[in-house]
Amino acid sequence: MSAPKELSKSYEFGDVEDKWLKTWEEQHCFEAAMNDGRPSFSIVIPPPNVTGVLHVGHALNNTLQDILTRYHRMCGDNTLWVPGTDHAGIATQNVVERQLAEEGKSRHDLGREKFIERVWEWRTDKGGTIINQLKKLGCSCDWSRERFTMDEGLSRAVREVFVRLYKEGLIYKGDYIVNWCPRCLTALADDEVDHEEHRGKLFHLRYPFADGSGHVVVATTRPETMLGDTGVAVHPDDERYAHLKGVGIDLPLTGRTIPVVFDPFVQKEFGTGALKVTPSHDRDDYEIGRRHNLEMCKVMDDNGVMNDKAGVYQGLDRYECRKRIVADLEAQGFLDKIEDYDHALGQCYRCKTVVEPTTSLQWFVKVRPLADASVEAVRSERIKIYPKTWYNTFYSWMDNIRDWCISRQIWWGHRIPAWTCITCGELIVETTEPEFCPACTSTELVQETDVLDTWFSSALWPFSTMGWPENTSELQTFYPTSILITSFDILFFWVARMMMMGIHFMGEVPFHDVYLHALVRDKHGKKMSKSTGNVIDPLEVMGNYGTDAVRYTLTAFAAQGREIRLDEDRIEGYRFFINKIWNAARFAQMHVGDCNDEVRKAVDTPAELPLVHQWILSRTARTIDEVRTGLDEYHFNTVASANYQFIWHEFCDWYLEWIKADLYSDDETVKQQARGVLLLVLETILKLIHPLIPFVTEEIWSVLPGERKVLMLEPYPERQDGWLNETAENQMELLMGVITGIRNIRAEADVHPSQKIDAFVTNVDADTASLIDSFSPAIKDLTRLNGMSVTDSSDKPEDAATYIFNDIEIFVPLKGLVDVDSELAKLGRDRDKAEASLKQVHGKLGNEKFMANAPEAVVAKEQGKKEELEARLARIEEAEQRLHKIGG
RNA sequence: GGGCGGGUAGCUCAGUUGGGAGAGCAUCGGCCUUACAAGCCGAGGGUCACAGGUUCAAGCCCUGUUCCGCCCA
Repeated sequence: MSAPKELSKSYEFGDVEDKWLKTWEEQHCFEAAMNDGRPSFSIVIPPPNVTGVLHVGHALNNTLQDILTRYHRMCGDNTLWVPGTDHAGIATQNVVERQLAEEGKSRHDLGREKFIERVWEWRTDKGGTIINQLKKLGCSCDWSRERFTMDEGLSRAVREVFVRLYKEGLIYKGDYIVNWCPRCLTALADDEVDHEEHRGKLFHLRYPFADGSGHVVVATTRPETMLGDTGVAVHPDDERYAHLKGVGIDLPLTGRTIPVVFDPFVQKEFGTGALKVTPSHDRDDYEIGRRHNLEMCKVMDDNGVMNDKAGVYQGLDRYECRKRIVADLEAQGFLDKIEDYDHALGQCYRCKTVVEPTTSLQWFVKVRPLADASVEAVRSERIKIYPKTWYNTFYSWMDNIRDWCISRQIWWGHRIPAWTCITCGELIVETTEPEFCPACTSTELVQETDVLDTWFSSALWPFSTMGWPENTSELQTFYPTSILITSFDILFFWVARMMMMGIHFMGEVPFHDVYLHALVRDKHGKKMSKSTGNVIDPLEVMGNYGTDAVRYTLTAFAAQGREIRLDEDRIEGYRFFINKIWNAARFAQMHVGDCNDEVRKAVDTPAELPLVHQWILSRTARTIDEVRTGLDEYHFNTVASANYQFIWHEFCDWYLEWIKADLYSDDETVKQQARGVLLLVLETILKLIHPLIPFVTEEIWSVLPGERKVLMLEPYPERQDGWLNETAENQMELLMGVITGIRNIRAEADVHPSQKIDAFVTNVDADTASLIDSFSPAIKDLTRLNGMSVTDSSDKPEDAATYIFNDIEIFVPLKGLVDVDSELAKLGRDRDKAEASLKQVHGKLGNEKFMANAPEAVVAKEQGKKEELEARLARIEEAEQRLHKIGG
């Protein structure tokens, strides 16, 4: 047998992380298994933008996915985590355009084809960044199945879906109002627009009646749109304006006369109750215009510059035009007043340019039927959302959903598979390019220039990544996926759309569970942003504290339904925890490093083991339960704290200290038992916590005795009911209480650790007495006592420091060392607490209604409490009297 | 204006059918005790936002008030 391996004095995470990443990959540990008869567990990664770099939100999101993936893989499930990236149409195009701009070129200089080539080049060069960063985070994705939304397979799925939806009448082309970004020169979906509160102005304009009888005042935040007004709307019940029926309005600056229409949409109370209507530049106005057949008058071009319909204002930028319009209105007496006004301004989510609502010929998905099916799936709990507070938001959004504008006027993306026949105008929608027009057989066909919204392809992600439209074995094994983990802010962008597409095309929901985690903020609750300078870069902190520490911190913070305030000090704290595990393992290894399998036999019969081993096994069993339950219910923070609490404060603080004597014992049996249990508990801990901190656990595992394969493929700890032992836990609790009492006395009385003293315990029943007696060696060991004994309550020395634990009294004779005043103060505090509790208990037990209504167990508990408190008070009073004797 | 979430120790947060208020960090005191000073031991600290209500019993359930955050219009 070779010499036992040793762990280095301190944990050097850098080398260890690199080593295991390499090993896992070489041994194909992450690749999905598809074994018959095993349950399946699958996740698809929320594909990060191919332009992206890892931020702390990704780190959180992917740590949680990795924890579940590793957990289920260790449980023996067929486990698949599909990784990949998203082609991020607008964002990626912007990046490459910026690159071109540095060379003094625009995409138009290159032309569409060359430009696309250029984007692919960029993708090959730089696009893998975030994937490598995810690997560094330890993500156990099946990298052999990495996907990209522009891959041929996924593109085929996109075309297939588009064509089918079109043929089912769920995709249509129409002139409709959309959110237009004048910088990106493309339409945006409703949810690609960010609304931000903005300090603006509300302009009140006077619109004269055509019959010269007066004027009406209308208010707007965008006065330049008045050039496109084609009506004024008032509420039909508004008596102030009833006389306007049939009267026109002379629209200032234009020489046009526009009608007054009566529409219940108008709020009578808001402003003057009159609303200028610009159907081409406002969504609500568009609807009003349609109801009343108002003209459409579009006064701006795609760049946000006024067009020929704007008359003398043609050629002005919209903001320049606004100034001019306001000045001219004022000069001509049409400006009533200007007010300060805070309102939400729609901005492009990519470039922050203020979005201009405008009409445009676009492609839309008719979402109502798809949305209804999704809502039904959620209502019937075929999809569950965690935390459940999101249900309401989900329903209300789905209820108000509008048709989804899917065309984008950019080049990078899936080009819409539709062709128009130049000869006869026929529109042809097919998955592959048609050779001739089916209507007139002409071969002169032109393809749509628009591409599809990126979310259109990501909506298919759960099945397109698994080979759809082929019916692959991946789909059969792993679809529907088990859970989707993502940030709540893309619940609608993405999650809802995956539901729609999954249900429609697969006939089955895309995932059973949705877990929405919070945004990561800084420690003051502010959003992290580069401009504020409060960004925590995950790669940087991984470099400073180790990847495991970062993962653990994020996990510990991941309580459901809360924002996450990340504080770098916490990362440091968990790094100390990693180090603690390392050192505990190092200590254990010194004693078990040369063990063979024989040593494990001790654990086969827990009943024969000494108390401390029974106790740690029982505690381990409870921790296994708590951790597994936490994982099954997605209470990640519980998983982290249960492990932390158990490993540090039970395993390290008590168990390891307690068994040191056994490990050095001359009694071979005692020694073997200690080694056997120690090794087993350590192994169990490593497995339990491995999904959270894969690197350090794998490293420790690799040095433990015996032939070892990688830890990440070991079976996850199962329930161990045979280890549960309530008696052992109670007895240990008592012994630990006694030990704490003695330590307290030493600390309070300032007795130096090296000073050996004697301690006594009194007022215990026979069982407790023999328990304490038989463990006096351990107690002495852990408290550095000279002597330790149970005595009769009658022979108590007067000048002794005292500690009351439950109804047990512990005292340490300290000739001349007892500080009577501080002892009395301490006892006084004890007494106050006990008396307060006792009063409460008496209140309850004296209450007839309590006795009549409370469950028996609760009453019995209160009874027990009463007896314990009374005994405790008696001990306290005795101690006080004794002290008074020496004191006075 | 509508909806949702939150207010628990100095800080960051747990607290799952209502039944003796917890953790980490920070603080204070003492220790280099041979795995770990990135550590060990001990201690202090809370009218669970406020006001009512239901209940034998409320951090938890109900109503109102207030402050903060987010989403939608």
